[in-house]
Amino acid sequence: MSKQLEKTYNPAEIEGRLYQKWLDRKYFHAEVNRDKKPFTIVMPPPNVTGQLHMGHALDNTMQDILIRYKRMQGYEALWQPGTDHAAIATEVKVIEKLKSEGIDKKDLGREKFLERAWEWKNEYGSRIINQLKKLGSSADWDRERFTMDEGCSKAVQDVFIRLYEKGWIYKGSRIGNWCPVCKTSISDAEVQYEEQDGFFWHIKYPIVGEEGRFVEIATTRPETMLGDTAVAVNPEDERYQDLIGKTLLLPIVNRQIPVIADAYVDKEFGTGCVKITPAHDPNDFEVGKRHNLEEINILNDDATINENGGKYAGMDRYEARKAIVAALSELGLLVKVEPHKHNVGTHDRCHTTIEPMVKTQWFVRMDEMIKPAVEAVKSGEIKLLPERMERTYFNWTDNIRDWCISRQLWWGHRIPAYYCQDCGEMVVSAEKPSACPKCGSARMEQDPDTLDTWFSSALWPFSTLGWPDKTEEMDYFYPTDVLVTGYDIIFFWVIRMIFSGYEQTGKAPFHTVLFHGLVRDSQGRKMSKSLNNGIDPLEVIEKYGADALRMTLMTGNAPGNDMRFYWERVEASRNFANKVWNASRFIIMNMEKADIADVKRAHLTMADKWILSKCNTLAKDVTDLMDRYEMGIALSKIYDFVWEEFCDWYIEMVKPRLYSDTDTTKAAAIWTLKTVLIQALKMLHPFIPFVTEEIFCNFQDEEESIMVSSWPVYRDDWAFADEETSVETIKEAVRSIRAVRTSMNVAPSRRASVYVVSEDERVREIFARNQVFFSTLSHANEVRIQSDKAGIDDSAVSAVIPKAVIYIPFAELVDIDKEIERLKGEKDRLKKELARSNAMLSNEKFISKAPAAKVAEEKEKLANYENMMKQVEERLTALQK
RNA sequence: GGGAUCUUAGCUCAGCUGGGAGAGCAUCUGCCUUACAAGCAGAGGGUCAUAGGUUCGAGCCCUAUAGGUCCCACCA
Repeated sequence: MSKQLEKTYNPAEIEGRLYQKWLDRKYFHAEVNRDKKPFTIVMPPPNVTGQLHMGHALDNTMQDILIRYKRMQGYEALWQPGTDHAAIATEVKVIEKLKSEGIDKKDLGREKFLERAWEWKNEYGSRIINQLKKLGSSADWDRERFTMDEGCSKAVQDVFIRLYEKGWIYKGSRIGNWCPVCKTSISDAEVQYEEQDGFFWHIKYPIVGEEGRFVEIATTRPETMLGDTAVAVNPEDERYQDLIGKTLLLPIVNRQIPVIADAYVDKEFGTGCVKITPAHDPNDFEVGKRHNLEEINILNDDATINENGGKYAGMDRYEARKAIVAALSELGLLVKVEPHKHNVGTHDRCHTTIEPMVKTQWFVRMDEMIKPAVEAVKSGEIKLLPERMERTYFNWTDNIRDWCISRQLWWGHRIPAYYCQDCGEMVVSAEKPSACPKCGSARMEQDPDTLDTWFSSALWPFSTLGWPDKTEEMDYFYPTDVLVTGYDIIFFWVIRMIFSGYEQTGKAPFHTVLFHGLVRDSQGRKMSKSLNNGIDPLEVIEKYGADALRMTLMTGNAPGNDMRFYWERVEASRNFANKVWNASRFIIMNMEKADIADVKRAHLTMADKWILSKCNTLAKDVTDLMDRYEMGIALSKIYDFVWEEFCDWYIEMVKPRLYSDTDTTKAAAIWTLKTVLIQALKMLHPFIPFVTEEIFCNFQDEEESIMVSSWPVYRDDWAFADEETSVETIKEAVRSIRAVRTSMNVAPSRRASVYVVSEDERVREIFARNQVFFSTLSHANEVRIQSDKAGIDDSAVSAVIPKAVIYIPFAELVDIDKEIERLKGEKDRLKKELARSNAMLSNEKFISKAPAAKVAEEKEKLANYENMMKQVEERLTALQK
């Protein structure tokens, strides 16, 4: 039944085959099943333009771990996948492609452009999905969705109309961020501030009717003066009291503008006088509203100066800037130019400097809708992990502003609003109205704008399940359970899903949000295209396997913390997979040495019970950790157990039994090896699915799969507390003997007698019952267990462990002086421990306030130290003789 | 300007509600011991950023300081 396994684990040839097997058997597919409890994760939809990067790899590994874990626990586990149309990102790509063919977007026209965009989507949209599969993702691909598919689009339209009818979506003229290259408005969240070197131009504005008097203002964007409609000072600024209410002559433009007083002006900054350009600065816009100033738009959509700019019309904003500065200089109105570092807003997609512009846009009112979303996190109905993310969350919700949802793009969900071309009436409706309800005209045209890409993502947890239809899936799988995502999109996405969930479905979309950090390069830098420091997850998978990559991303990483990527860590992970592989190979090789069908509990040795008990405890600990989303800690616990306890100790303990022809406990050993290995493999499976599956299938029938096996649970009949402590005593003894031998440079091949001396009968019993492996592990040719030192040479080397002393009589190998040194060191160490322990126990407050168990524990320690000290001293005097 | 977070071994990082300082890698020593040299055994290495405080007891809690990272707001 068992097969011959290769000497080293080779992921490349195994992963594809196993993934296909899982797919063929529909293991990833979830169905409404009333006999089972559902567990649902909705996948953050990657952009159709995307390529798998480390962020995706981490994000999806975490989700896959949770899903596989819950699936094994017997839940109907649905991992709902899909992709995002990524409005701007995709549109930019398509435009670029068209450009390379010499085609201009505008010339092509809307319909043809959309055809091309869909072509793009069909060609590249599945690329990232295929890459996710390489990672081992067990998402239900049969249910793959797309934010612009029919159902999701219907959800978007529905929500838009609902919110509009409720009065929460409105059209408004507002100042917003405008990208002159993409020619669309963008939300505040899409603006990225970059520090740039600029200048501070000091300019004089003449005061009307007071020859020779000027007001000096300072600006970083002199070209905007074309749109100035006032100059403001702080109402409490003594310097300028007499100016308030006076009129200035705007140079070049020769427009008369007032001096106004507004508290927005900072007296300390610049000259204390601010030019006000309501149409091109958000703050000025507010000031303008307060003082009823005219808004003069001086820019075209591509950031060239428009007809309001007089002779500068047609110039680019930066050309105009130069020209205006030159003109002012000529007029003698330029006082000085200072270098100035300032933050410039840029578009996060194309890095073009954004231009604040007054535009008519669609907005969502946030004041009411945000309330349940705030309450949910406050009350704990939705938990954010790590908890500190809640503060970031509230930071945003407390300062929430209405959400600008219209984009001047073609690729996306078109706003379902129609305008009568004759009377201007607007109708919001799912279908194009056949006639204007006001004037009866049939000339109705749809709003050309599309919606912010996050508008559809906000509905993702339920639109993917068929909402707004009342589907079985909605009823069964919704609300989803956990959302796993990076903290960088908490504002873009997480908050919007939460308030949309409450508003549209009346429920939280999920109960837990698990945030992960960024994967950085080995120097701690963000991985980015411009730095070209990105590491391709696919390359890692090719070289070391998906398991190694997954493990690298999970070990020693706490939720929400950034991590650095090191190839060395991948190697360490690969080594672990190989370790598991080889341990399994060893066990499989030994399977045929005995029939384990009849192994009973009574046949188990102390060592068997020890490892079984350890494994049992591990199952409990790991389950607890998984339930608390501490996957990193869970994995390292399994790692330690498998490598140290199971491989380095248990397998070594068991070897003498396997190699003996007469040992009656051989079958029990094999049974235990197999049982514990299978348990460990199951616990490892969510983390490293491929290697665990491959091994599992080598033990079982090919028809089996670890994917659908049951997650280990704690069993009372596998708890052996006494055996655990007993074997620990032996391990302690073995370790001490090894240390002694190494420190004396004794070759492993050199055998020696070992005496175990203990007054404690139980301790002697422990050693007696495990003599065989104890002697093997301690390289002894003979083990004697006795209650006193009778027959042991005074010069025998000793190692002190709790409740026993180990003697090895190979004085002939010992460098006596060296040994005395070692013992002296040991004595010093014990002295310190004794002092610490004594101090604690003589502390009255400790005795009275600390828990009784702690005090008892400390007393026991003290007794041990005293005992050990006595023995060390005896040994010292013996040697010094 | 507001906020978050970090500072633990040479490097990268764990350390959950306060009670013995840990892992991986690197370094040193010895081993091709019939699962694994991608391995085994052992060793060295830390004033837990600094200064105070709370406590019987602090890497962990509080305050301040220094340095790093990030987020938000954005100053004309």
